[in-house]
Amino acid sequence: MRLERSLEKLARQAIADALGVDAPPLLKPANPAHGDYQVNGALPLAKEQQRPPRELATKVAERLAGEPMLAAAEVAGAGFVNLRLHPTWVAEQLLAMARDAEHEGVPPADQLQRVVVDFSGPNIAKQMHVGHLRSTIIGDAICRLLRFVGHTVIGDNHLGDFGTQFGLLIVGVREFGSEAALAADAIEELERVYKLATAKSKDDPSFAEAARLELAKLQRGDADNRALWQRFIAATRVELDKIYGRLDIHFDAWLGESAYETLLPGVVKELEAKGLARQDQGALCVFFEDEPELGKSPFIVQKKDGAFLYATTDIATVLYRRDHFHADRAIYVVDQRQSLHFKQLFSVMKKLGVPMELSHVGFGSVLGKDGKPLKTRDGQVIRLSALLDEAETRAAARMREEGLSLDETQITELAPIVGIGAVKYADLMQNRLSDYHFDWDKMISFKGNAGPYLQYAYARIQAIFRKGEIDPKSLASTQALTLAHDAELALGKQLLRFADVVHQAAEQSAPHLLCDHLYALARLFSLFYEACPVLRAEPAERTGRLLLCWLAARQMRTGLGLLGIAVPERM
RNA sequence: GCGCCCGUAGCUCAGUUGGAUAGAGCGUCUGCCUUCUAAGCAGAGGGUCGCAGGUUCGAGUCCUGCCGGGUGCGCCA
Repeated sequence: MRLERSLEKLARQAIADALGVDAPPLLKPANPAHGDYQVNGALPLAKEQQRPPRELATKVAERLAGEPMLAAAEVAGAGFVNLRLHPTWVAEQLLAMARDAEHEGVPPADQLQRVVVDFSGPNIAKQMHVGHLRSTIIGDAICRLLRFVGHTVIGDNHLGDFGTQFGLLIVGVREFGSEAALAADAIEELERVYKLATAKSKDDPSFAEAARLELAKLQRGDADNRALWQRFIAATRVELDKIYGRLDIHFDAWLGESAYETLLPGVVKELEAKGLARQDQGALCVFFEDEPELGKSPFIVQKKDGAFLYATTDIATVLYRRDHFHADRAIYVVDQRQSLHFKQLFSVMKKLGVPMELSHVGFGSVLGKDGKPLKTRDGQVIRLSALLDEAETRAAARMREEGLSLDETQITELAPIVGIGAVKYADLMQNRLSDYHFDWDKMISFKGNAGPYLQYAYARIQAIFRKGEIDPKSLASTQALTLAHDAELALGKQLLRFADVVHQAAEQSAPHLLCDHLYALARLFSLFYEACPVLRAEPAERTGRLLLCWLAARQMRTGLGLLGIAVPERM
């Protein structure tokens, strides 16, 4: 049940009945000091109806009084109508939520779509590094959110597997490569070779030319080059699978740039045929004269030497997603700095008459404590595998330090859940557009608004069930619930907001909204935990409190699950 | 030069698309474990929302202009 929708409908009807107009109720969650929600719709009507705003608000409030959902509807301030949910109604909704094992009270979206989510996108023959962190984590969360509200999601890993670097790699391997090193640690070796090859190509034009020729051969399907390239891919894939396994991230498709290679000439032909692209300084370009916000720079789809670019591939990719996946929408989880590229791409697709909804879900950079892009001490890019190792090591160290009743076996089991959960939560908790200051000390301090705090809230609840020898599943059929204590009511109301928050987060590709909700839930649970004994409560109260515990735990597990974060049974 | 983004507490960030007295976390200070996990809870302190105008019942939020920072812009992806 989407609480805000129900209230909005109610308020709209009240305005229509009381004031005779169909006007937006302007419902907002209220400052808790004032109420649960507020209806502000009377304010803008005052001028129109030439009446004092408080008079109009009073009429609306009178209409709302006595609604079973509400305990109070009161006029305040300039003409706000403050609503307070009725505890009995809240309890009824919670009982219904308890019975909904599959969706936990979250209804599906109104319009179900087929959505391709393009995220992560690492390069072949290279290690994944911090630069891939945000796209990978945010993209995965978006997939999970969209799926949960009923969309059909195709998570697609658009690998960088066909760029100009492969010419260099091919000549490089032949010139500098060691078969033994390639067998032992392929990516290590390929990165070494790539560095040497780039350096050499800079001061040896014939080497650079050779690389260009090998790339051309590869793209024509030359058997030797193709085989070598396949090896690069296979070796990289092994490493990628390890990382994604640790992150618990899975893709529905692995369609790299190479998948679209054969489509590129057709794309260029179509652009020319429709008069969208023209030659300029030897290259084939699309211009956007009528769209000043796209700047004066062209979208280059073919170089003067005839080669295609990522712009060309991206156009082909959209067409493929339309034709092959029958996608209604594509979401690109890519660094915000590429926004111009996507604006241009989307404009081209519009000009081509492709009706798909295209969204660039951008995000800010990962910065170090110094405010500059995150690097190792000696200025190297940080590998994702090393970053995840460190997260686990630090989490384990912190757990030992804390002196909890955990033995080494348990700490070893918990370290990945807690460490990687902390990394993911830290990334997801802020508005994705702002730059993200990566700070181990903060992340692993485990205080306040951090992943482990939420996991801890969950583990505490599980401890109650263990201690009381209660099977949580038996609570789903609880018949009665009274929310007599303030802390119970506050917790109950928070639980009911879940559907609103999940839908908002999914619609806006904004996982941080869900983080906020879960943090507030954990806080309210802690409050309840302090104020309301559960196992020691009187039988009448005990059942209801157990139900609240169970609902809170389940929502925490599901909510964190939507963020790709696991929960521990104890910690 | 042109475009986009940002500027909110000492630090890191929210701010539900224009609603009431701008909120969290960290850090600082003060309390709370013989009671379901203290990785917790309660309380205190901390603000010219970069600056100046404008729009209106109402502006951190919208418009204009400055100041300061970031980022992108023809043959890489």
